[in-house]
Amino acid sequence: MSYSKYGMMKSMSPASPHEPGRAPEQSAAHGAASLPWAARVRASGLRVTKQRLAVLDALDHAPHATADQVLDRVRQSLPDITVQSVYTVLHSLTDAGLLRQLDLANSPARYETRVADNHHHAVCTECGRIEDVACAVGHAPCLTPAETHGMAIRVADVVYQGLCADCARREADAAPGTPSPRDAHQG
Amino acid sequence: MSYSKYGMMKSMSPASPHEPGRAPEQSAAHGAASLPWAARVRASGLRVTKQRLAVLDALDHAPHATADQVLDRVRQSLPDITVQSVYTVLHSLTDAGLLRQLDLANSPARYETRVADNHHHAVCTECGRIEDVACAVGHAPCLTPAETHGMAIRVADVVYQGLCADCARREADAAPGTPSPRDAHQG
DNA sequence: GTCCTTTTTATGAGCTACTCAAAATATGGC
DNA sequence: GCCATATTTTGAGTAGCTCATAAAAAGGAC
Repeated sequence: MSYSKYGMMKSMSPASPHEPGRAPEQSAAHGAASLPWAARVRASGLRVTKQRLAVLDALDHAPHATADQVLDRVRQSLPDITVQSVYTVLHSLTDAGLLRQLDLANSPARYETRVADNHHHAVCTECGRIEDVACAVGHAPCLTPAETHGMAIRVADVVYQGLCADCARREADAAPGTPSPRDAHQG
Repeated sequence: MSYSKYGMMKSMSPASPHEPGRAPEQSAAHGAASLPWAARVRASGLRVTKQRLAVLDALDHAPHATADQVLDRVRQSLPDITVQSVYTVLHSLTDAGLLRQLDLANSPARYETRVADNHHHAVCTECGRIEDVACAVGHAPCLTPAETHGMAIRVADVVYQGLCADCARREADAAPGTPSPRDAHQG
């Protein structure tokens, strides 16, 4: 099957729920700096480096960014960081459960700092815009598949596809008379 | 955003439900050969070529195959077909709605001929094994996200991740005392 | 069947996203 | 500050896919 050594690492981290973004303070473990991220990195058993903090900060400000986009942003504070370092940092932080990797069709991998809640994503098929969406309506069993072929399901990753409000409006303007596609919904 | 010209084309084809595999006979449009696929290709407005039929046949026999795996199988009957031709064929058939493209994490694109039902997939995080699973229990609204940010959702692509029966057994043998991971389930 | 137009495939080159190995450097416990 | 180890950098390489153009087939008209 030739899966890479990094395996499939999407959203497997069972962290406890809390607010995203600014990290939840590890009860001031050893009076760390005013940066919450430093404490969380440390608490994950990783060393705190400026590269890691910069990547985390970049993704805090631009969720769903690709490695390339992260690189651009990080270079504003660390002009000499290399592409490879960004990849390494993204991997180590993802393995540590501080980042979540997002794999969408026809797009390089994306990353986000919101790892605690198992939220899903809605992608506009027209413009590629990505929005976070909360878990599906109802309760967890909602996503229990009917027949699992003996597999013990751990996580359900859901990607909704549709038209964002902007694109829907644009499309409606382009083809008047055609009703807005807010109808069919195969689940 | 730099999405490729082929866009995100997963499971957008709203065909009517019927049995997968051997195609559903276009009511013998013009007494076509005994190959159902030829008729379906034709009905989609595409020309019937041996390359296309070979790719469809290959995917009938090996669902979820990658372009590479399709190439291997197709070469058994068409030894001179090129990689690029396989890519072209896969794209044209996907655009026509005769194939569905599957994008899983850390894996090249995969394809399947089962396009009519909007089924989902379960992937074993250990061995990469892929199984088809029917739509989630219950009814369509089951997958309606709570808050869509104004997006008109068309399709929900779900990838379940877990351990297949074989890997679960192997893991249980390796670490006795540790209970099987058939528990947590974040939806 | 033959001719002709259009679609499809083959050829060949090129690119993006990512990986790997080894050397240089920084972190953090002492 | 020192040292062991983790991390980043350097440099090279690969898989998977795309693009442009030329050659070849499909299929409708005759």
